[in-house]
Amino acid sequence: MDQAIITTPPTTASQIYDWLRRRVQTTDLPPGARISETEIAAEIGISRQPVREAFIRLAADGLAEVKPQRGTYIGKISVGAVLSARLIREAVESDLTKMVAQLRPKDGLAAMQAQIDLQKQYLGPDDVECFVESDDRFHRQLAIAAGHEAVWNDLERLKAQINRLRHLSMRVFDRQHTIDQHQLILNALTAGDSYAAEAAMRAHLRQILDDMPQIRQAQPEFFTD
Amino acid sequence: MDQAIITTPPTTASQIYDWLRRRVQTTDLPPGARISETEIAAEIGISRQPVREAFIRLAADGLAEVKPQRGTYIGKISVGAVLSARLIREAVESDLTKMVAQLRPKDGLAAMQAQIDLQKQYLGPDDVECFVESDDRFHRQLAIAAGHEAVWNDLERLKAQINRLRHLSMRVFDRQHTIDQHQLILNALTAGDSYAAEAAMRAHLRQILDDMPQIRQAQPEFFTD
DNA sequence: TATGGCATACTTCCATACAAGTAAAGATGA
DNA sequence: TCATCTTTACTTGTATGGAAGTATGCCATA
Repeated sequence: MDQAIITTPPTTASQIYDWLRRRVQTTDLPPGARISETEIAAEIGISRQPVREAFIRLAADGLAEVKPQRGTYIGKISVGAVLSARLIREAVESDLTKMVAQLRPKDGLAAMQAQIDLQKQYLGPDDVECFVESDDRFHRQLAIAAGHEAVWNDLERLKAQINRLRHLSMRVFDRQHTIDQHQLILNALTAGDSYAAEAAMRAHLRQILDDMPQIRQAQPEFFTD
Repeated sequence: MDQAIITTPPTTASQIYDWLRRRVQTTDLPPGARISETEIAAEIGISRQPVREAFIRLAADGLAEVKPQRGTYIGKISVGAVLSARLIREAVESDLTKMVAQLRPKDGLAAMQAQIDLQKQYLGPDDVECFVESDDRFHRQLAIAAGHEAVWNDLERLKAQINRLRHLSMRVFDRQHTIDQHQLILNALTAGDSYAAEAAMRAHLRQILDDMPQIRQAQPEFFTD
């Protein structure tokens, strides 16, 4: 995939960024939490500078907010941002779905089924992380099957907001329901039923509209309008 | 719009970032150009640090590439990135178009017409910047009319890649053609013809597929695959 | 002439010191 | 007791020096 033969070792700042980003996505660093350049730097035994640059990149992703001279905070889950990211995702993935329903690439559909089968093994309470990752791969395979994997990479940037919410909801809601929706989509795709596949995809991606209010009610301090 | 009453003065780094970003978007800093922390810092009489942080933010936007110990370069226009951003935009805006065709908000449609009228005054060779801005406002008004202005803000991040290309093409191609397409979309919206409006929007957003190869042929050094 | 090794001049990266601003605790006064 | 001012500890922002790595040109050598 990546044609780069020589790989420069990642900088310290990049490693800090990756580490922090993972912790934010999994809500290990909860929304609204305060983080400090000095504190983290001391914790891992480096200077403030690389940590600071990681903060800047997190802020660029909309995952943190740097308030000059006041502090840096993990961004709360913005309901508005989730809604617009969701709308974008629905529009794009329904277009991709229609493409795949017409192409019906054998390998692509098989890869999607493989992810569904995998998801059935990740229903336990400790499998949230694995389930979410397979869920992502299912949707990535859709983009690949449509011949536009790059589109999924762009979507992932927007999905940053959604990911934390989904991570919270997957702990609570029935993952089997998600699997059923995936299967419904794939069945329609396999049958080449473009209309049904699009409808199933849109319904699937609207699920979060039902889930979000409940998650918010349970942990209102994680959210903002 | 913005509820923030107290406004902290922007940091030096932020100002450098805004300045550089504008220069990149207008191709004043051409794709592939080399930029240097030391050079820019000396040029405006500050230290390297704020410049460096501006570079990091540009890189996060996909507008620059920082190669450790080697140099920083303005990102070339990635054909793949443009294509996937375009596909996303088409999917989203065609959904928005369908929404507006059903809602037919009087004020929103009037605001869109106002932008079209404005665009007719920006056909001169020095009006590229004004035309592009009005073009953006036309599409933003569509999102507003659909009740999802936030969606347009998200799209603008992805559009960063497209903007430079459009800036190049608007100098060359007939802007009247763009205006005609806008009017075609708006007429269908006003008539409440959802199907025609969506088709017109998709056709409009596919225009770049025709333009890009010609721009690339004229200036191949600005592009990469 | 061509080639390999080396010095040199760059680049960004990281560490450190200080500056500027914020916020909260505590002292002081009524 | 309450309000107000001051101090103090904290935050991020900026400047600067040096470290690590890269690219380039020079020069010796075959």
